[in-house]
Amino acid sequence: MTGSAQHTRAEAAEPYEVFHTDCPARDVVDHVTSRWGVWVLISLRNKDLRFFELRESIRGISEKMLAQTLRALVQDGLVWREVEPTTPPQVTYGLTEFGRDIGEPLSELFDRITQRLSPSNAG
Amino acid sequence: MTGSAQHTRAEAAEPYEVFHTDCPARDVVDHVTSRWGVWVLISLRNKDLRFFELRESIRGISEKMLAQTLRALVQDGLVWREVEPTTPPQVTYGLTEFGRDIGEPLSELFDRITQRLSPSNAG
DNA sequence: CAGGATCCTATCCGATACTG
DNA sequence: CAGTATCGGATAGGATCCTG
Repeated sequence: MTGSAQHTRAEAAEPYEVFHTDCPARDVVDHVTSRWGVWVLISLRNKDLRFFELRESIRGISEKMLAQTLRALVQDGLVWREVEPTTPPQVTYGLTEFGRDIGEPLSELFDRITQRLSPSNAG
Repeated sequence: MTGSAQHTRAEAAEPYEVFHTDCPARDVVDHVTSRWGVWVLISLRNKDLRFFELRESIRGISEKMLAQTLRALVQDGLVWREVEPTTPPQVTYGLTEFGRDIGEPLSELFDRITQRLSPSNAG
């Protein structure tokens, strides 16, 4: 195939279309791979956590970004949010089935990177 | 100065330390999950590509960002760069073993997201 | 063709202050 | 505790011009 094909998107012979479209997957991928999305998802893989637990867990994230990241992930259907109208209020977050599905390759990706750098790190 | 003393990072009981450390893996994860890094890596999984082919493939990316992203990935050891001193010059990029290793879970992640959205997308 | 240098805008993100 | 709203600095990223 191929050769000199300048774009002319009509071709679209690629396996994935997300590369040059505004398909909804782009947004999800974007959120999942966002600066904090990765850590939120990996954190929640271990167990459901409350807002402040997440903040402690990821430490370095601000309340603003945590809230913003969570909102995006909830909206994407990767994370669920449960509010208990107690005093003080308790809000717990956890992974949906979709979230766990996504969390696997994400953790795998993460593990492979750390494993690659751990043994021989030193640069 | 960034002396925020709120860090008490000594705890570190979590399974991963990258969450709140400046471990080198953080940088790699950051590059891999960067806005364009994902697409560059996935694009190169199919086959080695030249600069302009990558630009066409990912379309929407600017020369600047492509060059910048590639430089980071090459430096991280995920992508190799081969220059053929012809006229005009040809520069080809491909995945290193590390890159292919990382590409797997990345593609898997990507596939799961698209598969999830494709069948019932619409909403 | 490949990509560096520059300029400029959009966005990210943290700090702060406030609400329920 | 769990957020929201706003401001301002830092950075990402696009457009353009230029070089080998």
